[in-house]
Amino acid sequence: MTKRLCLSPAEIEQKLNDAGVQPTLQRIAIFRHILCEADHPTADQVREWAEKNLDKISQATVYNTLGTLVEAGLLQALRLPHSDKVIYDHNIEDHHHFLDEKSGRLYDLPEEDVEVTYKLPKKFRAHRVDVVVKGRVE
Amino acid sequence: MTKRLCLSPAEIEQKLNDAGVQPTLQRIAIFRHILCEADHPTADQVREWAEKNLDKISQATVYNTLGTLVEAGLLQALRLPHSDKVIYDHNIEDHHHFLDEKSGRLYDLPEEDVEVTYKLPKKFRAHRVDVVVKGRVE
DNA sequence: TTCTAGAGTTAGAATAATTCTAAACGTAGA
DNA sequence: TCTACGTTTAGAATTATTCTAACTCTAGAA
Repeated sequence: MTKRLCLSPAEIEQKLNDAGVQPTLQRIAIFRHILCEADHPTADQVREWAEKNLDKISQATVYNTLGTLVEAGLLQALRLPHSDKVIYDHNIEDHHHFLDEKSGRLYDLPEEDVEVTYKLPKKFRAHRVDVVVKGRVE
Repeated sequence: MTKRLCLSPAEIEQKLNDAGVQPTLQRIAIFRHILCEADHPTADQVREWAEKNLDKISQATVYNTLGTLVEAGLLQALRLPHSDKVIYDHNIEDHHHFLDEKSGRLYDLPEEDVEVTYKLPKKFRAHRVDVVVKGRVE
């Protein structure tokens, strides 16, 4: 269900360039990690991974990089009710989420599997809907 | 659209008692403020109000009180994508939200005005759905 | 009414997530 | 190569929230 987009560093570099982001080593590595390996990581989980796998990277760079990638539209930043941490999602298509309340783990739900209809007061103009289904995975 | 439940301190006290929460002056005042006056306030906004309107109240009491009220089921704590602050909602019925992305202001959407249907993977059992419609109020 | 235990409140310190700052570094283009 | 500017860095600062330990209040017992 969760799409895994495993790309080579060269392809990642391409993506960064296309998005107008200078492809530095740190950005390539972090972006690749989130695309290929991580599952809805927090900034701190990315930092942990980066400290193990890249030589010498500062916390600020991790935050800067994540912020840059989100601004460039390459990642989505999510904030969910169960945690005060921002979660980064490599799935930038419109989609929704399922939160396993037991494990705290987040799963993507494809846009087409969720249908929402709503009635808004006059003058309210919607441009996006986010759905979080909460429950358990057995 | 937003329900305003304006109750007297005595009625508030009753509600606290019913919920098994000892109705102290601070709790009555804060709960009443949120029920009657505040609109989806943050802890900090409640603290600001409390410092002006109650004599001598500590920040810790504001947080404790809000936590107690949420635990007792008298308030709902919300966390939304646009802010890192917890928002307190006196509407404890199932309902959804509309976020005005310009002002950051939150509006309640009655449960019956939003309909969600979804298809989950096997073994996923839902027990609640939260919808946030984002857009503008003209 | 007084006493007491437990709950509530307090100031201030502590924690956790994130952002800022200013200096040092790297890199693409002149 | 040189320069300018964007990137990274360490560490400090900020912000939201929680913890701690002492103090206070209050409901019920005596």
